[in-house]
Amino acid sequence: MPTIRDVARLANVAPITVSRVINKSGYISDETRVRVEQAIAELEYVPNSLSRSLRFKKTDTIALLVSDITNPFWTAMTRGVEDVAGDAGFNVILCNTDESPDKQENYINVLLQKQVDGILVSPAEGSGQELVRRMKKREVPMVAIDRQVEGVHVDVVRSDSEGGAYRLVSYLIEIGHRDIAIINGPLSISTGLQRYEGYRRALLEHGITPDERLMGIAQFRPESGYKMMFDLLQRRERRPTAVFAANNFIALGAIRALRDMGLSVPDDISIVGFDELPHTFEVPFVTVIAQMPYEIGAKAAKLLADLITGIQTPDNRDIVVPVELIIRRSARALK
Amino acid sequence: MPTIRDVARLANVAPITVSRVINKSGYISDETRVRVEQAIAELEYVPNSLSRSLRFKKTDTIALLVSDITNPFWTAMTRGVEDVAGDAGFNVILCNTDESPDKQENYINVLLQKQVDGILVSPAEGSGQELVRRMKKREVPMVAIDRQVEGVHVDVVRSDSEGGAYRLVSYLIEIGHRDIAIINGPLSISTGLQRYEGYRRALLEHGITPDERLMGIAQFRPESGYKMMFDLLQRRERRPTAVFAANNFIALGAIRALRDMGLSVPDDISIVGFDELPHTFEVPFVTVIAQMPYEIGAKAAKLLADLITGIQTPDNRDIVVPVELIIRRSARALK
DNA sequence: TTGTATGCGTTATCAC
DNA sequence: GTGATAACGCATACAA
Repeated sequence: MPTIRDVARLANVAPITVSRVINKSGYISDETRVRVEQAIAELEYVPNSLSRSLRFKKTDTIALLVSDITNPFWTAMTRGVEDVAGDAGFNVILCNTDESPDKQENYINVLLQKQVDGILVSPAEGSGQELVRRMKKREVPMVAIDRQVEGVHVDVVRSDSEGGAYRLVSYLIEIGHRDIAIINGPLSISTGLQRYEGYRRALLEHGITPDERLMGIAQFRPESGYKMMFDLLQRRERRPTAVFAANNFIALGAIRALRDMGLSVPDDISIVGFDELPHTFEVPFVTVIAQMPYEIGAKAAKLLADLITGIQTPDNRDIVVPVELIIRRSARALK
Repeated sequence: MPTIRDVARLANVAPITVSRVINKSGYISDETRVRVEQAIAELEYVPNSLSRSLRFKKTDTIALLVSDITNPFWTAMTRGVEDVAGDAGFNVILCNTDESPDKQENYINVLLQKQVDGILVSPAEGSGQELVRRMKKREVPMVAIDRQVEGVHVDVVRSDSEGGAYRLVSYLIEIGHRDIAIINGPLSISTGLQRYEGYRRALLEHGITPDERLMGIAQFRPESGYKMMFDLLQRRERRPTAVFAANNFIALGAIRALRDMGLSVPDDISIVGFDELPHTFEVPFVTVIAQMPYEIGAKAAKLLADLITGIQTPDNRDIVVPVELIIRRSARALK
């Protein structure tokens, strides 16, 4: 690995002169510049960004921590982040937390050691507050993504979970359903809580009493969706006529469960979901609240970049990206 | 951001003493250690890995460059890499090249500047040779993943594309097909070329003459699969009875095209694919060669780690991870 | 227009 | 046991 000194030696100049050529700073005679450029080319010299970063106390790198990179919601969001961050001159380090606060903690430590300039994070279950406090104390710019953090001051970019859930469940009620179940992720994750709240509000406003027997809580995973749906339909009493799946993976698992039980959607049961399902070759048929993950990622990255460069100052922003109700065939009107 | 000196000041010792406490190197009196540890805790001191890396000339970081993170094949592989690399003490920087040599080039430059200890890469279309030469010249350990690189000496971990394609096409022939099309990615990517070769060998060994009209070449993307399938069936003459899709995304697009054209699989046409399809809630029904992406990632990461630590030396290894033929319902016997 | 001295945060080497 | 010094690669401030 040649260093700036090797280049300098070869070009018969001082290292600083090479630096000036590279960064186009200060005056350089054409003749010297050419000599230096040749030396750079000959040695295939690449500047060491570690030393640069050490000197400038910035790495031009941000981190993105998400809970599950196999979920298309997050991959789309990641694209949004990458595109915008890249344009703003930042590299992105992508980290998978698997919804585990421990894994998240490990990554955060590594990232702090690596001196990342800022952090975009969808806090793992229950870990948000402590995380925000820690980053604040260290003055590391941070933007929460997709998930709000209760009781602390932090910028967040997200979808309207409460409103989306409310619309979805209201729609079910309008087409005649009254026994509506929710199968959800943890309430310790803001999206889980808010989707529950929207569900509840829709019921109450239409004079329906929420029933605990119609509520499942597990993880935002296909296996969880499968199990919750299965359990719901095993019971005799209070079987739902419609089910609200609180994210795409839960909906996926739930639909598989219905298929395995030989039930047809929407003839035997209606189902709606929050977030677009990954569709492969079936015609999209699930009524959903569609989110805009790419835009969420893009906006969050832009905000973080602005916080880092000082264009904006940290605040308690709550940037809500629109959602859209897409009515398809998975929920049918009850006579 | 407190530094080791802040800690030293607070604990009334020299910076080097703090370093010794952190790294458990050299002798430290219990009393001093406790004082230092308290100071570290109080300041929430986190060592700066940039300066460490600068000194040690290593970053304990590797990069993984893949062509499309939205493809489940790559996400699974990524998991394998992360798990093994993590256990070996390396962080992973994940980069998306979108099959673009330019994007790849940019990433490589950034990564070299960041002084990554090694690179795992699935070279973007046509870029392999130059990439290998460059890394070799700089002595950056590298392992090619999923794709071979023609004409240069480099370690690679991959699936048996030729053999897998051969088995798949032989199977089609055995159940009575003779008009078998291939819809493929670029032949400048080794997997594209080798799957073509396997296809061709199977035909020839069974006395069937390959026919150019039955070969589509585009990208490894759903849109390409859609278009190639559409084009194949538009023609009058030499319509295939079976189609071999050279990767999961091509198969996906192809099946969508068939659906849109109102054709039924396998009644109207048979289709088989290389690599498991992402299945959401349909019952898996496509006959495929299943790969083991997690294992590919894991093996590649292990090898790279060994190259970096010097346990192994760079060679021309060709590590082939097994594939499996999974027969389902998407191909039917011809009378 | 070019060069010298210095420091970013850390640790190996050698003293004390 | 502990500390002073120097060095990793680069670029700013200041000289020449």
